[in-house]
Amino acid sequence: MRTAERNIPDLAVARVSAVLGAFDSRHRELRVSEISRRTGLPKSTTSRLVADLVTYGFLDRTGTSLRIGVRLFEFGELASGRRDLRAIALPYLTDLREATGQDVHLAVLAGTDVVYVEILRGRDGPRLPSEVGGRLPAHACAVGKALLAFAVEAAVSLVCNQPLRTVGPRTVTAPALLRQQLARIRESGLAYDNEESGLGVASVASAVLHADGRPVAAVSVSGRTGGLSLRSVGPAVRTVALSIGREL
Amino acid sequence: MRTAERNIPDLAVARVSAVLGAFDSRHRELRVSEISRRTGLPKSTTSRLVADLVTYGFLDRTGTSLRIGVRLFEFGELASGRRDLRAIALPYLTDLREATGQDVHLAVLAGTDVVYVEILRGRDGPRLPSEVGGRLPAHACAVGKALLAFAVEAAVSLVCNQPLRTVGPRTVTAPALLRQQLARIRESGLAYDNEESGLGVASVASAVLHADGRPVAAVSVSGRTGGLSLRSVGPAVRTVALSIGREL
DNA sequence: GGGAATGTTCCGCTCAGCGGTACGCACCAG
DNA sequence: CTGGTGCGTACCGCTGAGCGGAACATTCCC
Repeated sequence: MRTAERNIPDLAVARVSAVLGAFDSRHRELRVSEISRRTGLPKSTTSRLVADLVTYGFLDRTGTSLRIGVRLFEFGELASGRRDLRAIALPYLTDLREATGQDVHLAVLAGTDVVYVEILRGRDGPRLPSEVGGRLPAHACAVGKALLAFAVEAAVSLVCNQPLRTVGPRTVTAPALLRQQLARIRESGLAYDNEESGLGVASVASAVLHADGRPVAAVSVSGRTGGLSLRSVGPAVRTVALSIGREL
Repeated sequence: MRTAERNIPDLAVARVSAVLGAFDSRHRELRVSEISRRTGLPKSTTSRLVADLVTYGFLDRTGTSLRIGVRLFEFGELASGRRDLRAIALPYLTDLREATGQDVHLAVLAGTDVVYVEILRGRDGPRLPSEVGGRLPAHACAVGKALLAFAVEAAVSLVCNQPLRTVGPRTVTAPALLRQQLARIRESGLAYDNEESGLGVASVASAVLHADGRPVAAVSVSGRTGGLSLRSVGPAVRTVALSIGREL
């Protein structure tokens, strides 16, 4: 063992992951020392690693500031089925936004989290804090529950076998209750979120299923509680999800 | 030296870069053997490395197929000033599309290439092969020349000191001619591309400059030769580039 | 069944790269 | 000016991560 104790394993990829992982939407620009502190890696190690990452375009450096590099943006555009998914989904999502006037989301599952792939803002301008590329625990939002409902058992137990973090005033934190909700979502095809992901936010979501039954993404409509009649937009969300799934 | 001869250095980041770099828009889905072949890395090494990358979410595996993972998409969304740039530029680009009816591009410089950050398709539907996240040699397109014109000398000589690849029927391949064009672009603020990037394609571009004079991106309008009066849309492109620059 | 592809596992050797330490530089306070 | 505190980089000796050839398990096709 090279170091006394650390949370990051002695594995090249792990270190790269740690350094890149130090960046998030609240920390888009970091210096070497900050990365070192955030990751727990020694400063000299960080300095060398960062230099390598800059050489290969994973990071961009401006003076002493570091940012995620364009190269990663390029890779990101190739990610999974994103391009095809986006291309197929966009027209439907646009219709949904027009029809409801609310924020429309397209998200995929990544481990125990949900990642937003596309967001169309409602007519009244941006207000919800969600952003493209952003994460949210799957158990705490409509899209997440819609995805989990049709995911393989392994994915569900991954979520349930960890503490269900509280995100909003009414986040479901009991695994049993969550599983019960998932069963109902499987039946109805619709997942609801009433202040589970945030104060005053409500959503309806539906999973986009591949021909083989696997969920590839989920669509949702979100708005302020009260300003949105979840029950009434539900069918529209479900229709859009089915249409996208059929086109895949 | 661990291996007899290879183009990839014995450097962890280099190997990661090589494996990820094996993916491109024509090869979004690869198997271990293909990656091994494309990179020149031994199969056993590739297998282990790929497994690590999957663990950390850089790659997604479906059966034996590998794709770029969602995690890289997330990082990509944090890339450089992309989000801010996009947010500021989008309204202007939309106006430009409305006004001209042609394809509108927003691109940044990455080494000797240009990477498209945003593309708005013209009214007549998609026809040009450019895509978001895609690359094109900087010397062979309007956005590229607009960026090079205001770039530091180091960036220009990087381009000029390599063979200028022919991309379209009229690609500029003589360094001296390129430099001459760059000088004129610096004066007029407008870069033209007349079948230099592809048969029947013409564009006008203008650089978006930061307050300190550095180019951060370039805007262009592209269309079929003949279907587009470059001279007439030039001022609009320039105006939009200036407006975006002022807002940064 | 044999051949050729795929993928993973094994294991011993070795150098990539780790990180403690030292250093140079830029601030700022006293 | 001096001492303190931050930054980022360079040095260098030790060592275990991880390299890769070989062997092996599958699968597919002829």
